[in-house]
Amino acid sequence: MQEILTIFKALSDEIRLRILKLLQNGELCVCDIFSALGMGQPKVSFHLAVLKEAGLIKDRKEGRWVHYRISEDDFFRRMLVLSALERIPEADSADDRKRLQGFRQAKSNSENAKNGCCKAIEAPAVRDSNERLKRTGAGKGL
Amino acid sequence: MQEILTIFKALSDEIRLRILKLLQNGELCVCDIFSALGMGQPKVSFHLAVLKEAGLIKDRKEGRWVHYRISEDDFFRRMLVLSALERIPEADSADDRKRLQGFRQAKSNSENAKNGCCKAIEAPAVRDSNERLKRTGAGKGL
DNA sequence: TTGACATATCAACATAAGTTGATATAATAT
DNA sequence: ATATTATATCAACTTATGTTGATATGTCAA
Repeated sequence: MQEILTIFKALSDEIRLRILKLLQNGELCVCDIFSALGMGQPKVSFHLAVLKEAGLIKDRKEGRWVHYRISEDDFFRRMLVLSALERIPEADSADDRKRLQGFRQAKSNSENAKNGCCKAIEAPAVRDSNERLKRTGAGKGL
Repeated sequence: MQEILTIFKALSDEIRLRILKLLQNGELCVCDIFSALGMGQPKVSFHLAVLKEAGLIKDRKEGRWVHYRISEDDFFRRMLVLSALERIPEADSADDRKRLQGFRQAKSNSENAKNGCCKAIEAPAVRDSNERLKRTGAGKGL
């Protein structure tokens, strides 16, 4: 029963749901995430560790950066995450997305500069994993 | 987002999952539940309150007894609960079921006696809500 | 009524989870 | 090598959650 408990506990936190929401549009590097959330890096790393421990996200190291994405290898977890995120009101994640955009903007403006961490070119691999669902209109409400 | 958080938090506790597991076979009165769990009554009432607050269970008062059952009026919650319970290893709930049986036995033996709370006749309304699924074999694994 | 009982609630306590500033680790750039 | 950068980890602290024994509430039975 420990496994299912770990999963639900990981999903029982606002910050972690906001992180998952951000990751819905594709992988992000840690700096993107804590900038988007407007929080300290250790705090965000803690929550990323919880999500990873529960098997909800995976990481990919690339040089000194670490990119996180929603794990795709377990159907149940994916189902849970998707259905949970769907229930998060727009308003609760709007600011995060706005800050993310701003951060990305700043990164690409100031080429390899002060406030960028990972190169702006890397991150915008914003491959929208829900593309098909959006097109067909399927998946609107469980 | 508060709603989904409340739901996940309610599901993030071993005792509460064990309670839901017990309720899978139909409603139970509080005395059945804390006897089955082998725990104190206030403790169990606390957890029942959390589950109720999250909309996962409902209560039905009948005289001085209160019977709880898994709520059926929200599809998402039901889905969550069912898929979670399915993932709980047999071993984790076996003892609870055994104790429940013992308690029931004792109740019906000692007609309206010392260790019975609600009459034994009331409780065994063990209408198995998963009857059809079991018959057809559907629902084995998500 | 009064007493017994089932359940809920409470306040004090115990435990678990999240936060923070500091530091470790590991990769890159100089 | 040394400095810089990105992330992780840690220890001390704060906050949230769960537990316990005592008590309140409400119902039934005598």
